Amino acid sequence: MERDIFQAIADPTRRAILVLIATQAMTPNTLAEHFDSTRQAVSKHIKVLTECRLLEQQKVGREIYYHFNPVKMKEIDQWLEQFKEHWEKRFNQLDQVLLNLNSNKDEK
Amino acid sequence: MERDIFQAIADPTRRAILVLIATQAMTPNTLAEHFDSTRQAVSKHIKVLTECRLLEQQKVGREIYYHFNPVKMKEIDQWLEQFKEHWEKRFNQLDQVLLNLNSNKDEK
DNA sequence: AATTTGCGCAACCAAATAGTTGCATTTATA
DNA sequence: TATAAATGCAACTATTTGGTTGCGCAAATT
Repeated sequence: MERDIFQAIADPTRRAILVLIATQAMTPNTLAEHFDSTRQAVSKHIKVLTECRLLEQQKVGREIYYHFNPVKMKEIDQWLEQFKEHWEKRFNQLDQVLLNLNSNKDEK
Repeated sequence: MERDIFQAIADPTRRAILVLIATQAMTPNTLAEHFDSTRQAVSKHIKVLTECRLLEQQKVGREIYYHFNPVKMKEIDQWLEQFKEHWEKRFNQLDQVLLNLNSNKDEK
């Protein structure tokens, strides 16, 4: 099943998983040790993340290492692109306000 | 209730709402005209987006205009920051591969 | 060969969620 | 003032989701 990447990062546990795996590929068991929930619960999250290709499997013997796929994560960034101009504009406006405050102070 | 912004953008309808309102502030009724679902359904989505401060209200008579709050959206971008280096690294690696392919071609 | 280990899958359950309908409130209009 | 319009809120329902337990399979270990 093809999953929605936005739905995938909606869960805080899954976001934590991504942060962990981004720094180092991990097996489900190792990963589960970092959380309070059971291995199967973590495994389910891994499944969701794999189904939207944020994670990729690498089988090594009976272990499965999950790797982070940054290219997929980039899709979020690409979606954000359209809003970027908005917050940059606002930042510049704030900048202008601060500038005005300063010049007013100088005038006194 | 304070809402999780990641959970807020998980829903495709809410993402569409954000795109629309980002270009122009809108009332719930006007907004609902852009979707198949009922006004109340859209209104619920607006509520979620407002609760996590992605939208802000501006009351004008009996109408309520909802504005986009880019500063809040920036939080997503800040979270993505930590992964940015990963996809940039991969991009550079791909770049290197293409360079090598080229130099190999030249050597022949 | 028997046992242990790592893992995925299916069934089940409780909580959350998206959607609907109905109603109350406030503001504008006839 | 009576009515219509814009909106939020509450109750209810169907679906989704996060979690658990139990099972089966394949690879490693004894």
